[in-house]
Amino acid sequence: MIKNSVYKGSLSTIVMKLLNDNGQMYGYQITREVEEITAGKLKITEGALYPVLHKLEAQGLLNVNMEKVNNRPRKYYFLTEKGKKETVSLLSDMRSFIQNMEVLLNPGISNG
Amino acid sequence: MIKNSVYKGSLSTIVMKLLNDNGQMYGYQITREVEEITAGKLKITEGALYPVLHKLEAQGLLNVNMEKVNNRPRKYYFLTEKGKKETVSLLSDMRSFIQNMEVLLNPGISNG
DNA sequence: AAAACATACCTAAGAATCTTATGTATGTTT
DNA sequence: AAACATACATAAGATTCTTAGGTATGTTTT
Repeated sequence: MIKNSVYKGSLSTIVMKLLNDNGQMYGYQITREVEEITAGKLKITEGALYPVLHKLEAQGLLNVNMEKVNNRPRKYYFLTEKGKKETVSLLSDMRSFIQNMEVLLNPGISNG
Repeated sequence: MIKNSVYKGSLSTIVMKLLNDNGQMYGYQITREVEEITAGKLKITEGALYPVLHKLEAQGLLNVNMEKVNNRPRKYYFLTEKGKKETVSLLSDMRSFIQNMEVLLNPGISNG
């Protein structure tokens, strides 16, 4: 994902947050959505995304809803109850990380 | 580094920013400093830090100044000119990443 | 003075995450 | 017909981190 990797490890969080907001999405849609939301600055590669989706499903955080649109299969993913709880936790972790980075990047400034 | 890893890939940036602000630091000091600045929330492990310091040195981004204090050796690291330029770039990338994450985490809110 | 803790360096195996490259298949546009 | 877009997928390799050690000296506690 993302050209210039300062940021490994945030892909699962991004995916789950999107599913949390949109109900259900399919893989290709996620790649388009992230690119659109960030004005092309973040690019998720499919080679990173699909394995993550499979992993999250294996962990019981996502479920799949298979559909056929225009004679092509689509796999809609959505959060399980366990996945919703995990999303809350991951978002909390991400906000903590960002706050910590703000403190490190802006020392001496009241970060609050 | 950091217990709860949403965030791989930011260790080099953190290290170089600290060296940029403090002139020179030694490894153990960096682990203490990060823990102090973030009130114990970010913990850099030595198993992660030392290989990074060696890698940055090999890339010509850091130089070393060996000293002996209390009969123990200390390796003070400091940024080269190349390292200073790279730090500017890494900090820019990190700020972009944080901004992009803000947009993703807070959709529909004017992030500016 | 022995034990425990802190300082200060280091490496190596393995796990986790991503990049790059590639593959399949269908539909749409040039 | 060729190129592009949609939609899925995997696999080799690179990078980054965790975990678990190891060495050595100085300081504090028992």
